[in-house]
Amino acid sequence: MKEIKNDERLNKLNHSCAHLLAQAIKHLYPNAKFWVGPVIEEGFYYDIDLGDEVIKEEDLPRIEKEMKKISKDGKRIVRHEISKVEAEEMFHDDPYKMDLISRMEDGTISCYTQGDFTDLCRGPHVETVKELKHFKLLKFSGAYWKGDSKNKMLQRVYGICFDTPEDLEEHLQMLEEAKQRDHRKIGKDLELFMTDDLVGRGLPMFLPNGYIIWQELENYIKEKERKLGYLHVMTPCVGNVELYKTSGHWDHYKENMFPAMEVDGEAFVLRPMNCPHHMMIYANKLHSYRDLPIRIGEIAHDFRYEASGALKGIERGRHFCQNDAHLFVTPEQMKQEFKNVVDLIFDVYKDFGITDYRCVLSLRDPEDKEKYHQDDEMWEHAENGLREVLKDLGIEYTEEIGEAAFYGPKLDVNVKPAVGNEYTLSTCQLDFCLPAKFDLKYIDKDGVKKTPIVLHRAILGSLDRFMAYILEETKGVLPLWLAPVQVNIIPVNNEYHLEYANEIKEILELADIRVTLDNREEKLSYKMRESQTKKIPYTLILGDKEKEEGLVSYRLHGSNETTTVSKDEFLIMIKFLVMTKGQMEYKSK
RNA sequence: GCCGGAAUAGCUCAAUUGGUAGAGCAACUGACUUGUAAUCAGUAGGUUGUGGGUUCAAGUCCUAUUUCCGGCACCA
Repeated sequence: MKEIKNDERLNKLNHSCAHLLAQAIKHLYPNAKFWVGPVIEEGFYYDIDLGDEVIKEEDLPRIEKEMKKISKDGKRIVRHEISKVEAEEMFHDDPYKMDLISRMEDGTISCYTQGDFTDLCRGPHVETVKELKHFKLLKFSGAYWKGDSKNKMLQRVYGICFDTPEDLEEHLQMLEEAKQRDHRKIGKDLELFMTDDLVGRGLPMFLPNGYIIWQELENYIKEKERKLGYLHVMTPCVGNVELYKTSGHWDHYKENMFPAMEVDGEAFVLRPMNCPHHMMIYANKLHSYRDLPIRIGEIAHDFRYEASGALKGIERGRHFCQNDAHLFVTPEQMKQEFKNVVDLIFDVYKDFGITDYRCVLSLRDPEDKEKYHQDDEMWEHAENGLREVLKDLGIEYTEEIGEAAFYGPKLDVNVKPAVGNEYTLSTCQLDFCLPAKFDLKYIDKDGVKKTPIVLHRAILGSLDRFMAYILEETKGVLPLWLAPVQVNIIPVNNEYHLEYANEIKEILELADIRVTLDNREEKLSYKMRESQTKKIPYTLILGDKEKEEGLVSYRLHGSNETTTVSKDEFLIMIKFLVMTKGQMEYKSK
């Protein structure tokens, strides 16, 4: 994919194209007022106030046509520098521009004019609108002014611009391909999960194939964690509201929780997370500093009443399963434990071949008194502590204000899905707040009761979301160890080869390989096609040759070559490849 | 939740200005007995998401509602 935002030329081109869009819209909607039109990773957009009018699907071609017309006309794009007073005069009847100008310093204000259209803009732009030839308007939607849902909704039009028709075509094709990678499509095609209106919105159900993948992920991460000293627990999905009032989650998130159920004078909620449960498990007995760190892990079912517009397949549902853990540590252990978590994250990413991610140090917004636990000293301490750890680890990250949890700062590892916005896959959060709220203690060396620090962390994030990501990354062609069906056997002729096929199937089943036998009365090529479209890693063809000499012929998914080996060698090979998760190359003797 | 769009057979999609709901795949039945991505023939499959309305007549128009999709906002 071309870097649009970071490429000087493409950036200029797309930003200029945003102005072209605005000019065309001004021609078609004379009352239009404009907010901002920035360049983004995916091209550009412009936010527009059309009064009571809205952009409709059929309007995009009209706007595009007008843009082409203006482009053909070929006016120069001219920069003027003006004073703040001049700017205020020029845009006095445009509340949006006045809002922008009010926050600008005198002497830094510039405008760009092309033909009959002038826009307040920092620039830079291309020389003439003639250069804006190969563009496409991609989508449109409502967007809140200044990104705040309390504000008016403006109209947003997205587009993209390139220097050549080939680049544009390539980009459009890539967008089309991305749609094919959407985990919702793959999930349907491969029968991994489903939803049903009668069950409820945002409540996906995993089908047999999908649940195999899910279980493999669960086993995989638990095994990793066990080796690192994690202790796994199981806690209930329903909890007393008081639990969440104590933790503070009730105050911050009750709008996003399923409403409380009143029973016998007590109120319960479906739990949205597991921190309080794990806190109570810690509090179950008195701890010595010698016991720490204590690492409590759980593959935990959680429920959140997500906004209807936020639901997206298994990437974001109202029920999901967190790969959650809480690490109870002393101040001295904090850094090392944090590093261990980061190491685990990248170790896991290596196993899955995840390389395209972004680390974010999520900090509080000190101005936001509502969202964050109020304790300046605590925040200072926690945020600086995290910075230090990240510096020691030498990982690259960007700091983002206002992204912290209400109880503390965190390191988020974000990825981009095939379709849609970036999201957090893994997280490690530093918490000085909840342990105090639950009055957690350990007895230190000096005999004094002290409060531990808690690290909240999720490696696979939620198993559901992680699965969505892996499906999109692999286009549904899962690595052998995750594939719901690992080997599919096709006998050349049922009459002569079915018995041998069954023998091979039994051998593989005994070795815990997930194997199917396609004994339908269909043509070999028909069954081969299906084996390939289902993305089964190994398809075995068993006929006379194989039966007589105890061989198997296999074809790897995506390959059109067949390899013939002895059945013993195949068994050893496939077992080796499953156990090493494809991390090691198999060499035959 | 907000703005816009969509909903037709299990799946993917047709159906002219309102005028007999159709195809391919899948399923089922039969024939074919096949060495690496679709053998042939037949059968069955629908209150066109749901509820109201307009009309001689509604998949098509209006209305409400549900779900899904594209964004926005949200994401402990």
